[in-house]
Amino acid sequence: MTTAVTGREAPRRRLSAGLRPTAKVLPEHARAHNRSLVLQHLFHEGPTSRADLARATSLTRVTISDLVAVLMAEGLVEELGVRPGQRVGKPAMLVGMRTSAYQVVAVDLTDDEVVRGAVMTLTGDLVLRRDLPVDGRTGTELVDLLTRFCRGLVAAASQPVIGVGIGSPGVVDSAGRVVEAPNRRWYDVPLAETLTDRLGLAVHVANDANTAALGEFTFGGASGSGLLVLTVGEGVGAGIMVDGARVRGHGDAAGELGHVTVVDHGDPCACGRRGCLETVLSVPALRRAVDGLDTEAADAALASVGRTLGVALAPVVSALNLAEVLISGPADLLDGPLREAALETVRERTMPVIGSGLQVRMATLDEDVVLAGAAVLVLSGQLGVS
Amino acid sequence: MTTAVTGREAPRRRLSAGLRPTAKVLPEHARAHNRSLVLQHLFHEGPTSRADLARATSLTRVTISDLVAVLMAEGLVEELGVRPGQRVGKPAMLVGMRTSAYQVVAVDLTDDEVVRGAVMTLTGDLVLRRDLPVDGRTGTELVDLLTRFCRGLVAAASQPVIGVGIGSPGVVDSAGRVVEAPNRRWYDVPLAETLTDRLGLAVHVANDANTAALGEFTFGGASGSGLLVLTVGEGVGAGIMVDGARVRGHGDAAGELGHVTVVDHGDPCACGRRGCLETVLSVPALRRAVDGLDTEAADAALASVGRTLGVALAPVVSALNLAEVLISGPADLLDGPLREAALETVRERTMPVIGSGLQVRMATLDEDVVLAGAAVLVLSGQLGVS
DNA sequence: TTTGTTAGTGAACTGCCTTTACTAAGTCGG
DNA sequence: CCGACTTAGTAAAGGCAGTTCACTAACAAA
Repeated sequence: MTTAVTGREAPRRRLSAGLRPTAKVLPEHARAHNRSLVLQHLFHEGPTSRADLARATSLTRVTISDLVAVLMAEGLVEELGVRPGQRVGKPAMLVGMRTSAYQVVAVDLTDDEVVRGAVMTLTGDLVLRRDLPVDGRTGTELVDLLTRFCRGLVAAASQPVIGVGIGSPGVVDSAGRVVEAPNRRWYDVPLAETLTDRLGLAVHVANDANTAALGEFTFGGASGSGLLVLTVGEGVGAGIMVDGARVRGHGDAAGELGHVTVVDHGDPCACGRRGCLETVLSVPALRRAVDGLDTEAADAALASVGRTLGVALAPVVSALNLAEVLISGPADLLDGPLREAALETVRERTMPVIGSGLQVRMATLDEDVVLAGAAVLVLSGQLGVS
Repeated sequence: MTTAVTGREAPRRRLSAGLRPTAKVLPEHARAHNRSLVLQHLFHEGPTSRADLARATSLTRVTISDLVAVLMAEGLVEELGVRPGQRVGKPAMLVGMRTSAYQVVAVDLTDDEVVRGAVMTLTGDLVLRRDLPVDGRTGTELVDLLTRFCRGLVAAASQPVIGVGIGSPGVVDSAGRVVEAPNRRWYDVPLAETLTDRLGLAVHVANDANTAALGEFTFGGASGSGLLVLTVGEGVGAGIMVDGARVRGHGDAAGELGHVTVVDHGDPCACGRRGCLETVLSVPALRRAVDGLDTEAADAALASVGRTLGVALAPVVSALNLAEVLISGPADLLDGPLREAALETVRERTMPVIGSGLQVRMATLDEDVVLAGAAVLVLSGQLGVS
């Protein structure tokens, strides 16, 4: 049964077309990583003693002391007094993030007509919120408007701002360049770079649905090992996190679920095709569908949309073995028969291993998801925390 | 338009349920990373001078010289004489991987009745191939059989073996534990650990479809930024790579596309439900579907299955913004009307941004995909090369 | 032959984490 | 009440990994 192989042309290395973007790692990068580890722990677990930090990160107490000293010098961390409670040994001094010492600016560009912004603390708590009508501005004008808006928010912050996070519709690459956002007339706009220059602050830009997923992951307690956030508004978008990382996709366009055909020979869609998910699941479409119906009929109509959604989600849930699907949008339309029918349909159409563990629930952060996610963009980019 | 927010309960940190598995990084890990960087370059680009390695990795020539010295001492790398051709300056000494100095053992457990194995060089070239009938063995007996089989392959290798890679059906976690593989009667079997102990060699185990994806990515020249490999045999499986990484999923069950419902009220499936993709796309199902038909009718039947596949793929392709879908299996059934109909259907049902760049082609490595991928498991696990 | 260019190495230095050894400050048990 | 134990935190020295700087080696071109 053994075959000696001679002369057979075996799989030959062929240069893989894509990028293999591995970069060198220096000791100082290790340092940055470990520093983030400490901040990450303090962020999620709250005040902790140096010794406990050492145990949690498996670094030594010496190293932790050193890192904490640096973080304290930067004003990011402070001592909070000894840990209460009686135990043996020297009492532990708690250290915690100075969450109120710095702030972040978050901006949500999802809405066509209003730019929504906020100043937030490092824990994602809102300090102030500000909206600005777009008045039809697009392209360069909109960038200028956005610049002024951000300047205003930075000025309004009561503490030093460590960065600006922006959730934008459209395709956004990893450098924060908006590859295309038709409604804004943005094509290849280096938004992050431009604003970073103009504001003199770190600016992070990502797709709005992706940003929402990040927000739910960090603040909504969602499972990062397999999470899809479906944003339902004027349109339908999705952001996906798998194995703890945002899914970007080949052309940074991952999450474009709104324009998948779900109804054969369905209604025409703004994109020029027919029967897209958006034609049945967007808020306007749903309002139209239930308009004038009594409760029972409306519920049936919503359940029908839910089943359609379930059919489209089933292959995705199955392929990615998702743990959770979160729906973000008006609860009166989404959080009832629609959501339940979607879950049921996905369960029916997938293996028990896949479907039984799945949750389909409403996003917990509601209208602030994108703002929260935008804040996480900054926390993650500047502090390595998420 | 500014709102001061007081007392509003803002998004509050909630411990994210999942794992946040970030581990500390030490300088020596940086070293290991940079070492892999060198091997990676030599693996993909072939013999290279130290100076060019320095430029490619952006490490200094000093560091590269040091790393190369270590790798040479380990016998992984060798000097290959000066680079031919006239140029100014001191002639460069080429160094290359000693690809024939070590070998790897690869095993493919996809088939229910035959264990397929091979000894391969570090570049994935086949040295010898060996098959062994399973004779109905399952559970512990199968593990024992597999142990003997691997021992035999290791003994048959003509060079020292750096590790064993195994592609297994079923759900396999990141530690190489087979969570469940019903046909093998394996439930929670720590396959990698057991074999590592018994063989005294590094053993890496992963799901077979995932392994196939890895093989295509490394040896097939597929785009790692968005790749789905569909393996069509007795059953249907899928392996996905996004943003350069394998997708594992919440319960390590990513890629379970075979049991997504694609035909309402369809034929009963072995899994107990109806209309699963496997009921129309598996090799037996396809053979049945075209049996006795003339060419034209057979083509029509295959195209119909292709359209069904396209409908199921469209949401996945769209959600992940995939660049390529590779189909692995019998070309006479798959590489014709079926494949073309699938591509066309996905294009019809997704946005141009998503569909126009998509390729749907046959896997280039054919029946050896899983073996090649198993080799990559070892290369990647032991040398950091993929 | 001289000049300039490129490849490779040796020495000194810096950054980062570790081990080891110490001090500080409490509880516990006789 | 006091020594034994336990835990928190720091100081000093050592090892490892990368860098810069300075050098030698080996060629082409002028």
